[in-house]
Amino acid sequence: MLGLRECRECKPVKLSPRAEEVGLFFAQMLDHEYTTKEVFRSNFFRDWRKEMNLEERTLIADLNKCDFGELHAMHKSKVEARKNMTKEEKQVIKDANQKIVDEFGFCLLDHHKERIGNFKIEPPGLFRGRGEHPKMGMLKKRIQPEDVIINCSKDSRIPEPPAGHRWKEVRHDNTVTWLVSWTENVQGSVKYIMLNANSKLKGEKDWEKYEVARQLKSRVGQIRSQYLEDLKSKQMVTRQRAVALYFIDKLALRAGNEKEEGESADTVGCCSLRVEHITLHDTLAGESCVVEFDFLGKDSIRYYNKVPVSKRVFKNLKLFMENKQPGDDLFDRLSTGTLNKHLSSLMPGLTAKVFRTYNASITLQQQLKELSNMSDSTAEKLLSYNRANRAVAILCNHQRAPPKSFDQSMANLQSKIDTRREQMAQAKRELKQAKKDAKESSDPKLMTVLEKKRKAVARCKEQLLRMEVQATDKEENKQIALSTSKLNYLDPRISVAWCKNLDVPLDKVYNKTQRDKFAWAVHMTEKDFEF
DNA sequence: GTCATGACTTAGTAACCTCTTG
DNA sequence: CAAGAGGTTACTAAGTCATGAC
Repeated sequence: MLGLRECRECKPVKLSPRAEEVGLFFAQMLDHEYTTKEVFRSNFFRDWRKEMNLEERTLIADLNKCDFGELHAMHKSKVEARKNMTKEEKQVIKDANQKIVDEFGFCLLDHHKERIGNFKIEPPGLFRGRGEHPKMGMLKKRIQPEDVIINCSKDSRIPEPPAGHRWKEVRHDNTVTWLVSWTENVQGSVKYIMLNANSKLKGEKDWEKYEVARQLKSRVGQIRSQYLEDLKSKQMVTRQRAVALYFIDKLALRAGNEKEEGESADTVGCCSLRVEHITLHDTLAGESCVVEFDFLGKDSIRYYNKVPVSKRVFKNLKLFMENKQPGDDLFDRLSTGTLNKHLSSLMPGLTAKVFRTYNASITLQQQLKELSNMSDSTAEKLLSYNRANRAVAILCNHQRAPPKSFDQSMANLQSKIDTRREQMAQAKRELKQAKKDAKESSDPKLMTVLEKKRKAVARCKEQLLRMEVQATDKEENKQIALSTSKLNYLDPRISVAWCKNLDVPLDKVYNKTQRDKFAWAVHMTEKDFEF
């Protein structure tokens, strides 16, 4: 029941099913800060009113007068009830879900049974883009069978639409990999159901991606000297292209396609950088020719970096910025299209994003070589691995929100370390005493006691080291997401070979899902693999 | 060339699950 | 055995890039 505030009282309103469903979406999100944002509220309210009947529309004219208290409470109690279910009740639900996965979660491709990545149609709800998205709060509508295109082979068992419905289309296109598609109403983009990352199809593509990046390894020297040469070109286009490439290569920036204004959050990549996104410093903190970057990239993640660049790049940037407004394009003669066309002429398959893959993987390989020692303990080796991984994540600007309980769990770990320190001091004292006792008497029992104490000290020491290493790792990782680079940029063969060479079990580096995804690499990689 | 569209990869977050610990 | 931490999975938004129409 929705409450509606009037002059004095708040009167309850029973909503029609359609209006209630959408109102409930809003009520469920009330704990989120974004439901207070004006853009979110007005988008939501506009779409909500579309779902109301005439009577409701007349009655409910102002979102600020709506009291979602009861609907919100209802939702909260549902969540609470779910949390408080018994083990058995939870198991029943889990079994039911598993049955759904078994029935709908797989398909047959070239006679292989393959897991589907996302086999469920996206449910309706309120759209929440990332960053300052102009469409936040809009209603994402329920998808009907009539919206859905099925793509399967001619001779396969075509899935039945739900009773009383029909599919939008059934097609047999083997040039694409998707099984189902539909058009989503908020952005008008096509959504797909595709295979899981552990499938043969995705694995082969992944392998190809890294092979292209490895080809770049042998050509990158030549390509670099060419774009450094191009910095001097008489052609403005060529110079802009050269500077953009310099950024893409050195800083691992994304290509930066044009975006339609007002359709999504204002974010940029290399080619779409604007004058306002960089500041030039002739000197800064003792270094000359420093470029200060400050812009929002993919997912509205901030990229902030101060980078010393070559004199020539610096001079070009000054030139590109001449007579321009802050909102003007830095590279006004350049587009991702022309940039990629140029790159593919230098090497087949070469595009801007290959540089990210290449630089990420080569950095991991170099860092691993530099940081890890055969004589280290496994914990120390893993710290080195994480540090190498982290160097890549920083290069690619992969960030995360610091975990909510970060400070608390850091403090907990620290106090555990302190306790262990005391234990070790105690153990050492006992060892000393045992040594003394053993010296003064020939009782063989004392020798076994001594041995025991010795082992206790060693155990303490090892545990302490492990915890200290863990603390360092955790602190350094506070705002950095390692998983994105691990999953998308680092040639898995580097990690597999490293594990083999340093005698580290692979499951310390890759969990089950990751081992499945990288099965191709696990099989083919020898100790001597070089990226 | 440019523009729209489609197909696919890359991305961060929230929900969920599991293991540890008091 | 409950609670909490930490790891894992699900989810879906937001990029990249090729293609084809104009």
